[in-house]
Amino acid sequence: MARIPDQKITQDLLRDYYEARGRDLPWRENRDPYKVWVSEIMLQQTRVETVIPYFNTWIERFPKLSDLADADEESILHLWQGLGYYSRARNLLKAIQIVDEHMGGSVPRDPMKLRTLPGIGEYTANAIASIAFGEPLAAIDGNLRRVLSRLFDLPDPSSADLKSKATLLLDIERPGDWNQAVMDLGATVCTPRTPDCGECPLENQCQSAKKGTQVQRPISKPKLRTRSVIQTVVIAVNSEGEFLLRKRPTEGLLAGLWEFPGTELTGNNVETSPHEDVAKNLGIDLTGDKTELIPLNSLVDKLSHLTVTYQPLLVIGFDSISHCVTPDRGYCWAGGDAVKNLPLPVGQQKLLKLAREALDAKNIQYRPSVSMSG
DNA sequence: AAGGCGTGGCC
DNA sequence: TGGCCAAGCCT
Repeated sequence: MARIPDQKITQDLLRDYYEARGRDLPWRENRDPYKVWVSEIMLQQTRVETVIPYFNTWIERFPKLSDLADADEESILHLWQGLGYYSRARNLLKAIQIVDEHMGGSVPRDPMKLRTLPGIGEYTANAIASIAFGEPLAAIDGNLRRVLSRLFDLPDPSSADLKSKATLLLDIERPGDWNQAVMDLGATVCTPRTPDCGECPLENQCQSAKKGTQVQRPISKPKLRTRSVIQTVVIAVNSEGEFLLRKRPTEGLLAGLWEFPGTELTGNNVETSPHEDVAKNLGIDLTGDKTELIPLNSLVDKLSHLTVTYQPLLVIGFDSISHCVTPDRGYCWAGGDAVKNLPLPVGQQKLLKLAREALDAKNIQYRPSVSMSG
């Protein structure tokens, strides 16, 4: 018999569930506020299984807050490489430095103070405060929204609805465990598409389960149309076997990461030769006698809001580079190990792989090598 | 205040 | 396969 969710009953059931079936995750080994913080940032819009190896590597490299405070942006972006939403990494570094320099090096337990830090919004502030410090706050994320929406059969709960229901049910004696129990439940049982209600400790209290409306709760927002662009790319390899890369702007898409130079194919340059234009700006003459041009297969990269089709041209054998390609303009030549140490978006890593395969096929050495000849 | 911001897994 | 989805934040 389904009944309206009861505070005491749901607390007991969730506590039992978390003790019996709660996941054993690296950031749950203790309540180190710094580690809780790092984990919460990494987990934003990102699955647990994806985060685990990144978290472990991160903590190994920066065991304490003070270690991270000394880091530089390029290093942390490299550690973040492949995790996505890179502003999280840059904001985390900024925020850690603020705590280190202006807050005595200790993570604040006051959620309002936490929220002043870049990258920490209402959810993350409450998560850190409740998990690390036991502050009686509900961390309202996608999981809690979905669970509450189903428990109370609310199609589209407002922020105020969620706050009142969450506050009603929150276990104020163990708020951190309660929040994490809901997250585990939402991630493994009360899932969006195919909830496993037979395994749910709250099934008897769930109004949606009673009515059979689970999969319609909560209603999903209409999705945004993704834009498509074509990106012309020049992959230049010099006589040292190094690749020419440039650093992306410090704001916006993939900020601060490195990429092969290129330009968006638009209505204006489609009639001309975009590859040639890009190369010219790099000081590379594509028409030189020794210059070899190898068109690579185009590659489609799907981002959250953007689909990019790369049209890469591999350029080798040129013999002059103009003055404009210098480090102070955000460009660099990077061979084997150097490329490994630059933060590259996944799409650029795929381009790099394509280029190396093409060079291998032509038996061209792309790593700096020790010359054995006199 | 709606849209920008990554990536990989799932069916 | 292509669209949907995942512990949000920022502007």
